[in-house]
Amino acid sequence: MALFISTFTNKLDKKGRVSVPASFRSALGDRLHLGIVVFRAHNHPCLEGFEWDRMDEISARLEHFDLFSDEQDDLATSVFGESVHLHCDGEGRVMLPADLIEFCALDDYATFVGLGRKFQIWQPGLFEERKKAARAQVRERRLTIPSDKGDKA
Amino acid sequence: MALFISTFTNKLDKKGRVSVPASFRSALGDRLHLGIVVFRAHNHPCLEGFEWDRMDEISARLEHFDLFSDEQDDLATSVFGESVHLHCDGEGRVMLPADLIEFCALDDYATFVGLGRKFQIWQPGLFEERKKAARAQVRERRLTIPSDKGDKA
DNA sequence: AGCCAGACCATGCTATCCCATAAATATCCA
DNA sequence: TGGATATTTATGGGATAGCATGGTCTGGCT
Repeated sequence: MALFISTFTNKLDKKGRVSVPASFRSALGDRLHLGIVVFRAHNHPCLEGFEWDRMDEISARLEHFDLFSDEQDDLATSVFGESVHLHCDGEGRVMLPADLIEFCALDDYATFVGLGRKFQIWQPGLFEERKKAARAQVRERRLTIPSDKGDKA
Repeated sequence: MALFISTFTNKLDKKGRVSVPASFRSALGDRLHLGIVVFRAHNHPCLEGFEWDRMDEISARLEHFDLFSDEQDDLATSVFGESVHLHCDGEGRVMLPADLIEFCALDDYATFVGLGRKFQIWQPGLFEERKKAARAQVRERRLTIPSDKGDKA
């Protein structure tokens, strides 16, 4: 298993610690010790989370823009510049920095949302709305899972 | 055999466990140990179930969207965020989370309905009505199964 | 000294493992 | 063919390990 799946809501203690869902930790496998990367989402009041290895890939994707282009600069700045590298403690928790907690308006609980190869962290109430909105979008715009036709190998 | 067919009604014990029908388990073959994925159906008060492999497939297809695109986020939230990964114990049972049990109004029994490559889990009484409705639809609208002509390999 | 992050220890809950039983089905042998 | 014996399946329950959570302690940094 290598995907982040399901949603889990865990407690955020006074020190700013939350348990990373056990299934997320096992999805990371032996790469768990490398830690995870989180940063502010661009389109939502939530955090985006990736496994550490994935940053290489994101970096590579940025190369598709011209060097010194505004797009690359903007994306790189808001992704890499704002990223935080978090490590799990012995009990499988990470400590969320105060400014990130504030950004997504977390209070007592944090909801981890598995999105396949990435995950998000939401304030539970806000995520409920987000879930409805996402569902509505899928229905209204008739979004479907693309076939594998255009796949490169 | 690789398809889920027939319907089976098994007991849901107080711990929330239910036996996966033996024929479903053998349909999974050696992929049984990977577990199954279930999520709330969109059009019915029931759960939809797939073998785990389908998730890898969906994940790969989602990679065709840009990272952080609305399309990818909406789809991933609706599909991955709402999915639950279950695995069988030594006796061939799975544990259904309480919120899913509530969603499809299960009480003492759960009905597994084979639908080919997927299956559904219903509250027995509700499924009886659903069965009548489906039959009526097929008859009234003279629904038929399309040929394979237009298939892409 | 004072603060904070990280390491370490403790606890309650529950999911999971394992064993036992019973019914249904299959197998075998006379 | 009939009947007795395995095997599989569904189910129940107790024991255990894992997980989420809270707290304390310590060392480093300011």
